[in-house]
Amino acid sequence: MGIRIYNTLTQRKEPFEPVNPGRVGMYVCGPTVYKPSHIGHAVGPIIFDTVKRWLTHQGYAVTWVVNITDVDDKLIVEAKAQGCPVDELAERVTKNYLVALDQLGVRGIDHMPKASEHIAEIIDMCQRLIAKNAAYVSHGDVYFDVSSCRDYLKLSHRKVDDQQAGTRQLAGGEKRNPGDFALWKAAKPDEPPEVQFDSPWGKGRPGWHIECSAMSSKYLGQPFDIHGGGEDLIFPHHDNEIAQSEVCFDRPFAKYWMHNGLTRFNTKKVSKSDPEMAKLMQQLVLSHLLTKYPAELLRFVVLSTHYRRPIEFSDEEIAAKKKGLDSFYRLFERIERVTGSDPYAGGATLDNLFAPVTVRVETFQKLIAEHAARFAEAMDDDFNTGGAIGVLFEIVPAINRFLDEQQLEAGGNVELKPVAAAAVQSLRSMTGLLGLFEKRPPAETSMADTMVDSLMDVLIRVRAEARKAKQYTLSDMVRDQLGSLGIVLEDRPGGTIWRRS
RNA sequence: GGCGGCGUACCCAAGUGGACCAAGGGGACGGAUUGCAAAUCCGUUAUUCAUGGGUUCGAAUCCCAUCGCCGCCUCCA
Repeated sequence: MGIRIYNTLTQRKEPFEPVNPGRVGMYVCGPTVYKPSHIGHAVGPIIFDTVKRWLTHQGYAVTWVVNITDVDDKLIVEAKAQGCPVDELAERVTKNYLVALDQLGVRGIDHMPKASEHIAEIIDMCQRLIAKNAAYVSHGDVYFDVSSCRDYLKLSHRKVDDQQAGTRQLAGGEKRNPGDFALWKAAKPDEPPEVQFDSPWGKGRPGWHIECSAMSSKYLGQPFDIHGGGEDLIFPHHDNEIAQSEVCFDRPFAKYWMHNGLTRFNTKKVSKSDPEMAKLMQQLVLSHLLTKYPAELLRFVVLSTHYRRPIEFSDEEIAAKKKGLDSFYRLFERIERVTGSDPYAGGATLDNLFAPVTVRVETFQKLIAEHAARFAEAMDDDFNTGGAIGVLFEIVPAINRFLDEQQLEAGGNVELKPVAAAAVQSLRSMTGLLGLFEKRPPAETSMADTMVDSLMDVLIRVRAEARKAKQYTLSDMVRDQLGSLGIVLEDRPGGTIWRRS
């Protein structure tokens, strides 16, 4: 049926047809790097990373751009407070952000352009707009004249007149219309030299909005296919991007506008500038969360809900999601132990399933294939990762059931082991499209040394002897005491295994 | 005030006109399995989708109204 995407511009789901057949250009608004990034900044990249994975899987060659806004009022203020240069602050925050994204499995970003490195392109756009009479210079500032754009605010579906009067008169009387926004801001005397760039209008720096227009058109051309970001950016940021870009180049800007729901905490939007949220913010800083929870769990939490819905981010919710995730890890552990195949090995494809079919396993294989189809259906439907994960949760018991029924763990039907292994490979090929279970999870503690393993072997062997002699008081004591140390024993058909709880 | 969205079981959540009189996860309860556990499997947990009207042969899904919550209109992923 093909991919369908909800387009904010048209307010409905549309069949996805790229501007250029077979190729997709995708631009997502990245952070302004002035303070440590929080969980909300990771949501977009995780979602669009998954979008790219799915588009790629469906045969498109995707180019994905995420910008870094490293010149901005807030950076200047923050750098001053910290007593360091603006570029140093930006670099530090950016670096931490990239480390976090990497841990979260965001790998698909092709370009991460910085505003400070695209001043020439920005100035060029300003000049074009001035030449077209769509922008004007005022005291060293350059403003976009919103009246030059007939369908201004078409993305947010507002009317210029409906905007509350007077709220945007901060810049004083230098604007022709209160709604006009800055393309270029003249430098103020006390601003550090690293944010003072030469321009035809004197020293200054870019306004907000313009860098996204300049950089997206540079890396993706115009029009390009998908423009994404948090839904709080629809107005004014994305409306303004559209206005300046379309007036500048006389052609459509972006075809599909995708907006992700905002992360919430205690039902409130997660926001650095909200004073009430400020106290809680350190709990929601990415680097902190990543010490508290496995990155894979955070990614899983984000993808468990459809991207347009807000996510309530709480310890309770994460703990519940973790239990679900664990059932996957246990299945993988089990399949590895029983079949000897590595579930985390790459190169898995659904085709593995259609290896030698016997009547006995045909139903099972068909079942997996049907689930794979449902998974694809969900992903095609506006990247419904929540629904897709629901399908994965049905596959796990199906494989466990097969293992149980065919008594594979107890050593029966050895010839069916490859079938079970292939089913897990199939499952893994689906989770891989969500960026999940791509590699073996790191050991839960740093003490994963061989000594612990050896000691556990000794304890398990001693306990086995006790059980053989039916000395259950003793064997249960070993198990209980290990339990209080956070170690769980499982007596399996093939012997006892242990894991940390 | 304007614009946008949301309200599905105890909690999270998919489904947005019939093929589903509602997936899936967590929790709870019962069963199988086990020496007992753990893990795994099976089953139960919404005659109903905020409320009230309407459209339709048919609605959780469309329309209107009401209530509640959230986002944007200032910086924000």
